[in-house]
Amino acid sequence: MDKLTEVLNLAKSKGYFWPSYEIYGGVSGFYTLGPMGSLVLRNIEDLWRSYFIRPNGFLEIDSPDIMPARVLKASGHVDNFKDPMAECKKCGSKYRADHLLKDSGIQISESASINYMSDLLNQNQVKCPNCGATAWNVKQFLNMFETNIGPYAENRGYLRPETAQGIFVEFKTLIDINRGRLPMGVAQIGKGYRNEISPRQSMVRLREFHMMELELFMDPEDEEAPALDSNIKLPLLHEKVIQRGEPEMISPSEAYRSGVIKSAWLAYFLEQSFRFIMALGVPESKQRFIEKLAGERAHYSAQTFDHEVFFDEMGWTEVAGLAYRTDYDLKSHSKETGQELVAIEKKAISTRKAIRLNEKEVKHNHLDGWEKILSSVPESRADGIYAAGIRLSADEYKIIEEVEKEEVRKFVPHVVEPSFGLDRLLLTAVYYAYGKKEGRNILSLPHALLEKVVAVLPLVSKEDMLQKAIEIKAMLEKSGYFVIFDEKGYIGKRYARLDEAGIPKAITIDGQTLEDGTVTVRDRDTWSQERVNPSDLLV
RNA sequence: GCGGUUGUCGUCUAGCCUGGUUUGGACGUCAGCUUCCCAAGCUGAAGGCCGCGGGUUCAAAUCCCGCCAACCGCACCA
Repeated sequence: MDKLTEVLNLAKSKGYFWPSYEIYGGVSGFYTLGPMGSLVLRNIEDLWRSYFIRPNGFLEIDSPDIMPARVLKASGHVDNFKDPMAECKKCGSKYRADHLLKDSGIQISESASINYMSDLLNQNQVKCPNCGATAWNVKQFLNMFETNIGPYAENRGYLRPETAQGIFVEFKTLIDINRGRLPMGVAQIGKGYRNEISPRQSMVRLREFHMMELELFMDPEDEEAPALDSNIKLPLLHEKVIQRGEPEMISPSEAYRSGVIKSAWLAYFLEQSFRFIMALGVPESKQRFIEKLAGERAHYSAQTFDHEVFFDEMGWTEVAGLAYRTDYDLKSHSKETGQELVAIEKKAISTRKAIRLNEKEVKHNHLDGWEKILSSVPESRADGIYAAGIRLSADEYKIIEEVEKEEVRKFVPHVVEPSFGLDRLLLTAVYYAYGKKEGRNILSLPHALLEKVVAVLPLVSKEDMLQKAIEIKAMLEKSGYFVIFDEKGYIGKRYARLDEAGIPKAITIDGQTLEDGTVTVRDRDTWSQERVNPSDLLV
């Protein structure tokens, strides 16, 4: 049995994840997360926040899964997220219509219509590879799940293929909330839906999946990205070295400086992504970034790197896509709605001196005439400042620099997007945590993914020990711990079971606990034990 | 979707080719005994109408067909 199969078996038996609808025979492309899986998933989300949201004061939102057709029409998904399928009228075989034409030596443009392709296939008597017939029916296979919004069929909706569009459509409000400041990062963690033709490889290609996306809006003329690391080396299989197949080890700052990465923010996110995946337990040597070449990029992208992790059984597997989306999305939605989706930059190009009265002082000094003074325009004379013909004392005014003329620059921000497949990350973390020690399975998940998860075990099932254990369990739960309580069977077996489930610490209540109150804490990875006071557990 | 391989308790599997009474085992699970620190020992139990549906046959886990699912290739992966 290969490692991946073992991991998938373990994931199911220990409550991490398994294929959905099994009692109905299963439906491919759907997975259910069990108690451990959903717990770890939440921790992965939090870890991600600590790398991508919190350090930069970004915003996080939660927008609907169902989108009206117009939104996805504007974003280009309705037109791009589908394939022309040619169905043989005789035997029913289905093929990509454009591929059939190309294979027959007929050139067509990217934008060829369905009817046009249908005509071409039939007029040129293109043969069905399966049965040789020449009658075709061309249809679109849309990779989005379709639904209706409300009772009218014409109110078409789609399940979102990415969370990003939910951010773009709210840009106007979001930039307002952010008081116009750029760069602005907006993140969303939620589900995406894609009606894959053939989901594969367990949790790698799903039809319904969790994703974490961040849209970073910035001024392309002045990105204001965080300082890039010049020490860390990223394995970058970029355009120039992709032929040779070996990644170049290059620091983010150097990659940006030399133009290998086209945006400073993109370089920054590659760097963060690298660290984040490492924190999930994947060593540097099992990671790489591969640049998507022009032909294989998404319709919106000017530059894309896939962040890949190596699996023995599946090879290099994409866990994140980092894309420079330029202003494509905002422009598209702007065009469709007529709304102006821009940022405004104001710059003073000239200033002048102006006199500002100190209202408080004036009132205080001129109990009678202050109203006149305040309503007049102050003027500068050779011997001082006058208002309403009265010479003002120094504390009654100040000279300031006032904007005389300012330049207002409206522009559509550019977007850099790191986008992570959460389910894949969960699989990755479990896969890399899986190992054996003395014939036992151990799931050495990073502690960050099991925050405040602990087991409490009475060493033997005696009434007083049990009572004490229940007390300690209650104390931990009060402090927000998720406690696994197991009082049955031989202690070694319980430890083994916990190791396999990935539980980092086990607290054992033994005879000595009843005497002096101390308990032992056993570590999942070292199997070493430490005797501590229960109150020390809470740090 | 195409081609190939596969589908038997939670898991791994025996049985299928060469149809024939209640599908056997191991691990795991559960219960009891035992047990003061690492899958220990003893006793017992539950759990499968053999992926689903149809057909052939006196008789189907076993042969045939369809469907579903998984795995591997191909295509697809915005």
